Amino acid sequence: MTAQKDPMSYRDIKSVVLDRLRAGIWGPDSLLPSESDLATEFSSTRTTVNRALRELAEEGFLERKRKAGTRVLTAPARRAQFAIPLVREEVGETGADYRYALVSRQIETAPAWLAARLSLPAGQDVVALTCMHYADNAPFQLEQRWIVPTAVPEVLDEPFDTLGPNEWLLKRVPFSNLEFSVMASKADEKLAEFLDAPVGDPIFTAERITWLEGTPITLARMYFAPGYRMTTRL
Amino acid sequence: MTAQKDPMSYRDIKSVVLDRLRAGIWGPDSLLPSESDLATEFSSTRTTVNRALRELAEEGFLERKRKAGTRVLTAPARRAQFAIPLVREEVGETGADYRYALVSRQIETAPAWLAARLSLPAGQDVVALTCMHYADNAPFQLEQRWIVPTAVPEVLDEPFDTLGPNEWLLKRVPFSNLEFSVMASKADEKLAEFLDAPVGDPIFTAERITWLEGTPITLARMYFAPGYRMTTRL
DNA sequence: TAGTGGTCTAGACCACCCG
DNA sequence: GGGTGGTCTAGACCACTAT
Repeated sequence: MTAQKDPMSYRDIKSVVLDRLRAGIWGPDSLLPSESDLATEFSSTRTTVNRALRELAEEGFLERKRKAGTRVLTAPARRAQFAIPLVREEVGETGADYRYALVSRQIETAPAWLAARLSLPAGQDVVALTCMHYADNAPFQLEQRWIVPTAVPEVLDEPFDTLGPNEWLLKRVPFSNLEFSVMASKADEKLAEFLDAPVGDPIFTAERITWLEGTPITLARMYFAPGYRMTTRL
Repeated sequence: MTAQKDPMSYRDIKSVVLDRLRAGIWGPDSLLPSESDLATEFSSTRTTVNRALRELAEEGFLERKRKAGTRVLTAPARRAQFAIPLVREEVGETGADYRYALVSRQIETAPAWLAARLSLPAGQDVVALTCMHYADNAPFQLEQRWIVPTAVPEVLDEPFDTLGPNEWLLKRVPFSNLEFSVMASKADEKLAEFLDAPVGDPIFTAERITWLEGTPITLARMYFAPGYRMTTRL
């Protein structure tokens, strides 16, 4: 019935397998045929079947173990994937005009919480920035950022008056490791003023810590204007 | 200098390429050698190089086009990947005891915003649930959920008094499409009471809409207790 | 139109790990 | 011990698209 004569691509195989999962032909926790068997059924090769199953496993549907075989996950371990775009691009995609503004820039001793968070030595100086990002001149995001000058010495000479720190840093340390978190925080007076929101309003917040080869570079907190949400479809 | 004699695995190649990106040997916006050339340099085959570069592109470092070649992205389009776990597992991983409780269950006409959101016909009945998830008996998450009975008729007979709707649904429609959003919302009196938070506190909120083959199944809003954050490392 | 990546084949060796 | 997936090879054809 479901036999296929012509060779199938790994995409075809993925979609057939997904269909069978949805239809319950291969129910939760059951074992799929081996790659070789599937290759035969699909008039394909093991390499092709392997790619299909590997991707389905990466996407959270299957679990694969040598010798044990390929098993259907009972609770598909779905993953939400969100892009971490540049603010400029994020604003640009909505068709709005992007504008950047520096609010403040100073050199200060790293506050204790920051030093602890980034494993900085006590008394370490950092460059502290506050910036605003606007979409069509409406507040879009307030950015608070601390940069460690021992990691990026040029930061001491950079005024950040026309280029945001994120884009500036990307030019110097484009391929870093990072930790990215999202949370909800509360608008204090400063946030309320800059984001044009009532004091006490919930503010969607992202925090990003960047390292290069184990050396902490920067911590950024991004506070979004009311109504912002991060969405993904899968 | 950097010549390799023994054949390298696709992992080795990935890490060498990443090193060169970090070192700026292949700077932003520059063109990498073709797959065949790299295969020669690495004493490997094009298939293996292809897998390495393909994965690096998926991870957001490179951009690949036929004929145009492989280009280094100026601003690496990093992606944050968050797991969407079952509450039970999320709580369990912290070592805490998980407990589920049904707060309310009723059948009601879909409110207008929900009907619009899920493209339901006017006057459609839905099952409306409110549930609590506890970690070591402390509030962890309040879940508000609406299920469309025309899509899952058995829902009308399910009391949901011992098993949460998410796990219940997973057994029936495990392989669905979904839209997942996160945002910040504000604790009203009900939320404050159940999550043991002050009224007006910012509440990290996730919303999940599920379809099966284009048919809307359910919408869920998950309100997390204060202090919750979603984190990922890359 | 020529060069690049996208994909498939047919075969091989190996690491892992269940029974 | 033996079967499974993980990976690599060497070669091929094709689709796309920059020039």
